Amino acid sequence: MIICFDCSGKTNAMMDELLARGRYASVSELISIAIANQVVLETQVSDGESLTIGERESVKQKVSAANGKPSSKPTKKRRTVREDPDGSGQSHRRVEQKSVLFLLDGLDTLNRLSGSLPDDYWTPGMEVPLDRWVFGQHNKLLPVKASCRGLAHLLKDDPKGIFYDDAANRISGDAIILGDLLLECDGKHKIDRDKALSTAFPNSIDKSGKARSRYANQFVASVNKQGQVSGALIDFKLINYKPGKRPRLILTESGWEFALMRNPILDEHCGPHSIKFSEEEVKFFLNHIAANVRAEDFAYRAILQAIVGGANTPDLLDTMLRQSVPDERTQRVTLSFLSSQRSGAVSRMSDLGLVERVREGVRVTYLPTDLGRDFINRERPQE
DNA sequence: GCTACAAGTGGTCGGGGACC
DNA sequence: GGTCCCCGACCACTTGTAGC
Repeated sequence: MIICFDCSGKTNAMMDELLARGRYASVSELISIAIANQVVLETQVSDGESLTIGERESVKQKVSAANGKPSSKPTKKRRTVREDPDGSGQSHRRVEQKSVLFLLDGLDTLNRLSGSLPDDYWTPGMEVPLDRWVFGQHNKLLPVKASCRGLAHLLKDDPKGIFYDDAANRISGDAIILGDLLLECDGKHKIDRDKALSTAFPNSIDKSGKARSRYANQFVASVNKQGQVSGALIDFKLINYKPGKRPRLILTESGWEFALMRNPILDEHCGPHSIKFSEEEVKFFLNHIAANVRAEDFAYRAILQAIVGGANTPDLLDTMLRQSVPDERTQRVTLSFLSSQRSGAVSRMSDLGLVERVREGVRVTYLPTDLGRDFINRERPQE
């Protein structure tokens, strides 16, 4: 639909300024968003609610939210508008309509400080027991990418490190907004659950805050009483931390590199054939794993070799992996824990295109891809 | 519509530490 | 020493899908 309207020179200059920032694809998109925002404002006022631009939660509320507990004075839930401004059916809206924290735009690529890689207990060639693999619940890599991006943005304000609870709260809060967008995309394009983009992201449907808490703890960071930081980002050595009562998180050089790579979902459009990672991202991540994350490198190799050897179903793979658990550790590895570890590792490998899940009826078969075969054939890194 | 299966994720419980 | 609370480990429920 084409709409003509009178526009003052001042308004025209403001629109030009906004378009020059690169966050809107066209005047049409900019106006559509402005109208949607006006609807939100007017609805807020008609509901008798106050609206404060730039309102921030108190530190106490942030910590409570990050822990998944209701704060004593809950804040009003942020309202979002689900629209398809151009009516094309294609999701042309980009992530910035929901959150700028996950965008490449606006990141300072030059003035950045990097943390050193976290220490690795395992040396090249060592067998890593299944219970010491990356935790199975860290089962998706798009949230890992999003959190790296989020941290990169937060580090603009404090390059020496972000308090872990501030980072967990800010990133998990915006992850809800991103989760809504991805959920909508999955639904609109009927993306099946094996390839769903929204898996592991919290969304605004969940009122309990538990999904957000899980995201904060697993895909940003959590800290135990000893002050040790855990979570997928540190497991993958994409972040390190400065110890203290409130450890500060900082991206490692690998974390920065990963955060600054363009991503098909976060930086482009979400469509029916969207892929989670670019070739460049996959290549970088696999090289990083092979060189720096020995537990994950070992897990990928163990699973791929088992699949190539014929253990290509969940049951067969579980049986084979169980045989590899040393006797003294079998009590630690229950069947459900084993399947959780296997399922998580396979999901991560699927995200990277190392394996494919093929469904025949209700049965699943795992197939190694060419990339997967290349991975097991590549030389193990040596120190 | 019922059943089976796989994967994802929220819930639960035990252990350990903090506090009184 | 007792109680409470938090955290980590892992259990089991929920969801989605397909066959019959």
